Amino acid sequence: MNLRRLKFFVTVAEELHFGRAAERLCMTQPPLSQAILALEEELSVTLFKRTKRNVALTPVGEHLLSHVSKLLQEVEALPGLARQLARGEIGSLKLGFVTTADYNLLPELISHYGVTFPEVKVTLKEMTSDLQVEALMQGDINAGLIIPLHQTLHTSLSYLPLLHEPLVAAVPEEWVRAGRVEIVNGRLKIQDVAEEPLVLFPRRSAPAFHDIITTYFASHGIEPVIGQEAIQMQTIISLVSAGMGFALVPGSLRRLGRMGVRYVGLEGKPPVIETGLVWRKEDPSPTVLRLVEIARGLGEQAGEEDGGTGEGLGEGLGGGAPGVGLPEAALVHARRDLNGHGHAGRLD
Amino acid sequence: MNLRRLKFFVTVAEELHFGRAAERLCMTQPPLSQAILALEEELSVTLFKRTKRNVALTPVGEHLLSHVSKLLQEVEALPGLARQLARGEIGSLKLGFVTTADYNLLPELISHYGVTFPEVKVTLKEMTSDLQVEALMQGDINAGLIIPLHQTLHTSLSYLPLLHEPLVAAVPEEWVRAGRVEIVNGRLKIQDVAEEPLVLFPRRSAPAFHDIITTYFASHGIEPVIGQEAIQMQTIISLVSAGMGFALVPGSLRRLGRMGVRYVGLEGKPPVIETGLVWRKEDPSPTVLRLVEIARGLGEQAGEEDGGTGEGLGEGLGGGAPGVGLPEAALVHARRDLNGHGHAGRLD
DNA sequence: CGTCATTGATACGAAATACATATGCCATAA
DNA sequence: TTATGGCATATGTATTTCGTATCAATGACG
Repeated sequence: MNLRRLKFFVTVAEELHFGRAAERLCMTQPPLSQAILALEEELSVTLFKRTKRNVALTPVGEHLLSHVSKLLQEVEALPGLARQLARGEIGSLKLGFVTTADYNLLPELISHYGVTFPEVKVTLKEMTSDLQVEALMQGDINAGLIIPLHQTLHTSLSYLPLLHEPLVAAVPEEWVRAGRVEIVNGRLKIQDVAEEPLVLFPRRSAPAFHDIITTYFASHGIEPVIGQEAIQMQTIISLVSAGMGFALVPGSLRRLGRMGVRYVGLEGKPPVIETGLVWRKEDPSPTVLRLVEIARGLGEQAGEEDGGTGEGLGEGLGGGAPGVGLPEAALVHARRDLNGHGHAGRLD
Repeated sequence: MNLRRLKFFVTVAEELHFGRAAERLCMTQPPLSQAILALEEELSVTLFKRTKRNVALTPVGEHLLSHVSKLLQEVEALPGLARQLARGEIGSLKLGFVTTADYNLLPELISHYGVTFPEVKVTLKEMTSDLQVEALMQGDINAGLIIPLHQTLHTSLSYLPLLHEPLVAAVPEEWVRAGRVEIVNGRLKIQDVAEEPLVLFPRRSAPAFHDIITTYFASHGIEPVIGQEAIQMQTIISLVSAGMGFALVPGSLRRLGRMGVRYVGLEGKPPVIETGLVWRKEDPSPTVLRLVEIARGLGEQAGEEDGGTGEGLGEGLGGGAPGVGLPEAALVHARRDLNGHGHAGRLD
């Protein structure tokens, strides 16, 4: 079975004339006749009814023609398909992300990527940073949004920092009314709530995030009172709303718009979480390269506006999702000096 | 673009080892490597990531693999498809039929054909006999059920007579009650209704059927009084039911089960309509040949039982469609001496 | 009714392609 | 370091495919 022969078949069927068909195929008539005969022999059917003066398709030939021409079209579309795949215009993208990214980076990034490459099937999967690294090495995901604190990235991975966001305190509105917490100039001193119960992820659910907070408390000489644990951001905010304790969360959590929760900036140097994109340095999917480009573009765009207003993602990025701005968040400038692959290795 | 190369690609992708893949393809490793390289060159993409010790698909290669393997499967299924097409097991069948056949031959024939060849798409089209012959020559239909009276079939056509059915009179029930027509021994003398209005097809709608009836009247020296014309059997029976006149129709019309209509056999030698199958002798579609076989089978089956009971299609053919029997109808014996093509030429 | 032009099939030599043997280079394992 | 496994490269050979020349048959035209 030969593609060329099938092409011959279709051409002869279109022309119904061996001579003209041969001309269209840039060849002479004899080998064309032979090829058609060979094809008929191979399929054990007569495709054409030759009357020494006229050529017509047999009923069987007519049915086969429709199949074959469809097949041929798909085969001929294959180089174009390969080109699109190589450019990352079509294909698939499996992206992991930490739960906090769901409230700042992820919506903008996916929105921009989706309108730029609508033919790419994007699969999102929430995972902790270390699980994402593992999944990346195993090929389960193509890229990931992680919080890289204290992590040593494997040398086979590239990393691009995207967002620095200071944490704010989420305290029950009721505490504020009752004077249980003191807010000075719209800020909270962490020492004032040292004795209050802290709502937090269990460490296994978000080790990087967990460590940032415990380190922060430790640097103020505070041993936090763990009041309740929850594995989802929404749940943490719900617990705060119910007065079960306070929490330290990214400012972007304001987007949740939960009633009964007051978000207050922290006095002094608040803890900052960095979120960035990781992918395999070797053998990256073209769709990933396009994603990196877009992520880098977001960083530049936000970075340029960042200078004047001090604002970042929330207002700076085309207003993709409605919601509260992120006055404390700042997108990291894309690093143009990394030769398109970001840097890899020990972070922080 | 070469099918062999695509096959190579799929095999290497399955084995992820050029040596084993070459073995499976009954060849040595070097030409396989070359072919894969050539394919990659042709598509301008790297399909495999060779690490001198290991072979892995690139993300692009993975996506292309799914497309290519699907394509390859379809191509490899092509010989089987051709075989089925040649056997008439799949494909299409466009069948013309005269309106009268709708009440006797057509249901049985299509029912049997449909269960035997469920994969064949059957298209039915009601046409007069002469239009069917024309459509047959032009290739618009593959076969036709016609009433071949006084027609000279083109020598390129084959014909197989299938059903001889005497006409019966359809008279308004009211006429019978009122004594307007006289029925003796359940039969009607045509002379007794010579003055009554006759409901009939216009000649252009059913020339063969029309001519049989006018010839019948002429042979009895009667000039029929044309009362009303209608182009559908149902309409004719409706007009009879409304008392607008009487009609001569195939006995199978009893299936309509119309109230107010009495079907009465004709005294003496009633007119008989012959219905048969025509198809192109040259270049017949395999589906048509299967249809001819089934039609011949119906003829034989009915013919065998016909000897004792004098009955034909209605009871003789497995009771496909419920309805009144056709005591006067008789399926024609299939002619085994016609070398599988029936006869062609001038018909009576 | 005979001649000519057209068109698809056949024959054979030539070009192109594909294949196998031999070998090289590099990575991994002992 | 040595040995082995494994993909790439080089080159001669075989198979396939193509083009030129020719034939046979059919329909058109005078």
